[in-house]
Amino acid sequence: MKLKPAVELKDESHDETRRHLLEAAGEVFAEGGFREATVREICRRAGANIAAINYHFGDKETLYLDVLRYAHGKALEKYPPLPGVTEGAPPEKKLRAFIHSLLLRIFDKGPTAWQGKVLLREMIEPTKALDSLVEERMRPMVGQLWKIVAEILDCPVNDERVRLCGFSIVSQCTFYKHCSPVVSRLFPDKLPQDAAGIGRLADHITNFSLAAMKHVPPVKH
Amino acid sequence: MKLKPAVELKDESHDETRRHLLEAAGEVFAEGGFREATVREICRRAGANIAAINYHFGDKETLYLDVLRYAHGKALEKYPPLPGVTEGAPPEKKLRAFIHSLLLRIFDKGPTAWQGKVLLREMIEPTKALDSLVEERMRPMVGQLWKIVAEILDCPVNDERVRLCGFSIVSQCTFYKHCSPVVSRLFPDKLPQDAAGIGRLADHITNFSLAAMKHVPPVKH
DNA sequence: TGACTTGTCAAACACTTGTTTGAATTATGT
DNA sequence: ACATAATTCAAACAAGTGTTTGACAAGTCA
Repeated sequence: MKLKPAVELKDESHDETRRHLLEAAGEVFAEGGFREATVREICRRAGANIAAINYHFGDKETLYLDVLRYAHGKALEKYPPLPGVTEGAPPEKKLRAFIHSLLLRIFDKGPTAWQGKVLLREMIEPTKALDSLVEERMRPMVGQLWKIVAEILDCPVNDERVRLCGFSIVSQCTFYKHCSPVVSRLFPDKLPQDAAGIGRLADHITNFSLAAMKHVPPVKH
Repeated sequence: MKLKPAVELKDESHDETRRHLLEAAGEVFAEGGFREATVREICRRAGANIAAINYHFGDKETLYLDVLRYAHGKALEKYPPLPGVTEGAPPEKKLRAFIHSLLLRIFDKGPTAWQGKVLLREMIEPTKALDSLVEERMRPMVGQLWKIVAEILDCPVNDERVRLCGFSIVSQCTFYKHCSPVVSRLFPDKLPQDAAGIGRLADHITNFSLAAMKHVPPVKH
């Protein structure tokens, strides 16, 4: 008998239970968070035995960390940071593409939508998994945005205005995700429902931010 | 023996246990959410017996609802929506005051800071308590902001641009609360630390938003 | 074939949870 | 002072939790 599985599996395709557990755990963790999620519910949805989690992952906490890494990889392959924009394009076009891509990620429905919820939970209860997530996934993305903003502001990327304006741009996108319960209660039918609505929202945020950056006075220290 | 206390207490000051429970429960709920919070921990911090919650509130869920109402009242009395701004002041001044007040609420430290965390948890796990919170506390506040924005845009308050720009403004403020784990990891020393930093951030958001609203093109439907 | 590993299963274990109980204590009103 | 209500307390309860166990089946390689 063995308590921990081999660190590397010879044939990944044969290990379906593990993948089922990751997918099911992602859903359950997204719905209720780490504490509220029960191994019994996860195993039930995965069609696995109660002991499957302890066998494949050791314990519930290790499963959660693996779920975050799994979601990280899945999200990256589904949403490339800057899709289909040439290097020499004008920064305004790049900004529009960046914002639109970010909004699409936020309003993504379907089987992988739980990834966003798990990430949102990390905002109020950060675990050690957030550290690598920030470094590997978010820092490169804000780096791209910084370059675009610096180009528009016509100043070096390490200027404080770049950071402030960058946050102002990202915040307008994430708002609709982080505050959707409030937004939907304030205006039940005003959350973008389809691709067209997302496009209009991307247009507003782009226009709003471009107008701001081209007329905002320099900050004083 | 009696299971439920009188609906109205003759002398509120004599009932300290109830208040201690509300304060302690607020902290514990803020730290771990509803599920993770245990009545034993709440009672321990309140210096009360295990059975105190069931005696004073009936059950754990009723206690949570009462905690939210309690926090709601406390926050309103500590942070009036538009402090010290005369009715006839220019809309730019009102906007600056509104943003600064919102930021002060967000970055509030001290014994009442747990209120914001509980509210943030409602964003990802809305309970029935959020409904009344949105209606009683948030809708009036956004109403004030709408009027200011409409004045700046010089258009009726029910214009779609008012709603979009209003969200753009609020989002920039709430961002630093909702994404503080990410922001602090990306730039460890860039979160505003003191009143001066909050003031500078309020200046940026105000300038950014004013510049945007005065130069943003009208949206097309 | 036969020892050996890998994976699954139902059952049980040890522990924590929210809640209830009934007695003990304190406050209140006449 | 007395009787009654209000409140607190330690102990126990029933239900649910993550985890462990040991048996069992299926594959692997000598």
